[in-house]
Amino acid sequence: MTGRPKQFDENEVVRKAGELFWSRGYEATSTEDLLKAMGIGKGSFYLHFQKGKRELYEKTLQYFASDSIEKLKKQLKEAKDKVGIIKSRFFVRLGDESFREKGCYIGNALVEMASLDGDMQKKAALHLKKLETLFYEVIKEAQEEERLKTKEDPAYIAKHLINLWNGMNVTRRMGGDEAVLKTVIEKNLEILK
Amino acid sequence: MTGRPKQFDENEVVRKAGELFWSRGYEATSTEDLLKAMGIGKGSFYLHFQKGKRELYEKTLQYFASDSIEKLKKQLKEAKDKVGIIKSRFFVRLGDESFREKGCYIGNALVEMASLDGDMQKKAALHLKKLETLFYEVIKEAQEEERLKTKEDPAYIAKHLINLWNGMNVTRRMGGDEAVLKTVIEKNLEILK
DNA sequence: ACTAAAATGTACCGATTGGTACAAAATTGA
DNA sequence: TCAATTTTGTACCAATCGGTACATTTTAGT
Repeated sequence: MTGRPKQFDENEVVRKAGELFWSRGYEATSTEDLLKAMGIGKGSFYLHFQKGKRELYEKTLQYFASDSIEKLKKQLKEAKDKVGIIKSRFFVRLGDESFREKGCYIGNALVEMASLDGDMQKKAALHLKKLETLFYEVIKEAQEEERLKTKEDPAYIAKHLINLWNGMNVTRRMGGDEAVLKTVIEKNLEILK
Repeated sequence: MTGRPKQFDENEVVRKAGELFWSRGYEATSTEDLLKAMGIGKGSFYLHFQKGKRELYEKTLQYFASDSIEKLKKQLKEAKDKVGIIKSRFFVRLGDESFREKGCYIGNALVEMASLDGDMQKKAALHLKKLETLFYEVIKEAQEEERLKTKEDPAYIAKHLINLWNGMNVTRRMGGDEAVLKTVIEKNLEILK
């Protein structure tokens, strides 16, 4: 029951693989490039990820989505102005140049998997849906505590925000002046008043 | 200067190839599948598209984008309520089930080419930019003719619309009830008042 | 009928794809 | 020390990738 010890940390290699998938997409990332990025050989890879590339991709989705959601939840738990936290996420993303070409990992998956793998797409959709639900809960609570004046249906506001998120991550890739896009984000976030 | 006559129409095969690219993306569409869809052989293909798959893809982008823009321009030229025409495009798209998984061809290209081919991405971005410019012109004219009351910068409104378009085409793929998304579109279009 | 020109169908190419087989290496408990 | 167990590195695989070479077919002009 013992045997040779594993020479890598699974979370770590999943993270490294995810970074590569994120910048190249699923189809365009070869298994060999992934192995190089992860720093492990084929033997180890197919032993620990028996369904290969597909399984690895699924785990990167899970990893990135959960990581992102949990960080946000933690921020929200500690914060007084929860709505402000949500708003700031848009600006943080917009302010980080490294996401301009990469967009949203889950959004990218949602688009690419639409044709490649319906099951995987559903999983990506579920991850985004979790974010939407989180938006919903924060908005609803803020309305009940009367820190949000708007009487709009929180389900609608949450969908508006997810749609804004998805749009922003595509529109950025059109390049050009981002000042106007920033204005668009600001005004779209005025729904949270 | 004569020789055997071509047995296919270039626009037609480009259209057919585009349909396949649209539903599968660039990387995931093999040249053989394209040939099958176009109904021509390798000989003909590499004679008329000497740069192969890449050239074909570029032509599909050009074809679909120009086709779409020109149809819109024609509609606008004939219409009294030009702003209404633009609004209706969102609802037509949203109402067509066949676009739910496919999204926007140019938007898809913008996302996929971000990592694969910077030049191609720029071309896709340019096509979307043309649409944005068209929005801009219609809005500006409507403001000058006082058929739009809003005093917002038309450049900002146009960007808002493109962003809404991009968002909608991703968000739809999350599945679930589209009624809320429709509300989102409606309310986002209220900027055109 | 013959020739030049253009289009077509097909055999073939090396490179790369994701994945398997398996021997060698490294560990722990007996 | 040695057997059992697990991980690792490497040789190898068929299938597919996008693309080329080239002989054959079909046309128009002479």
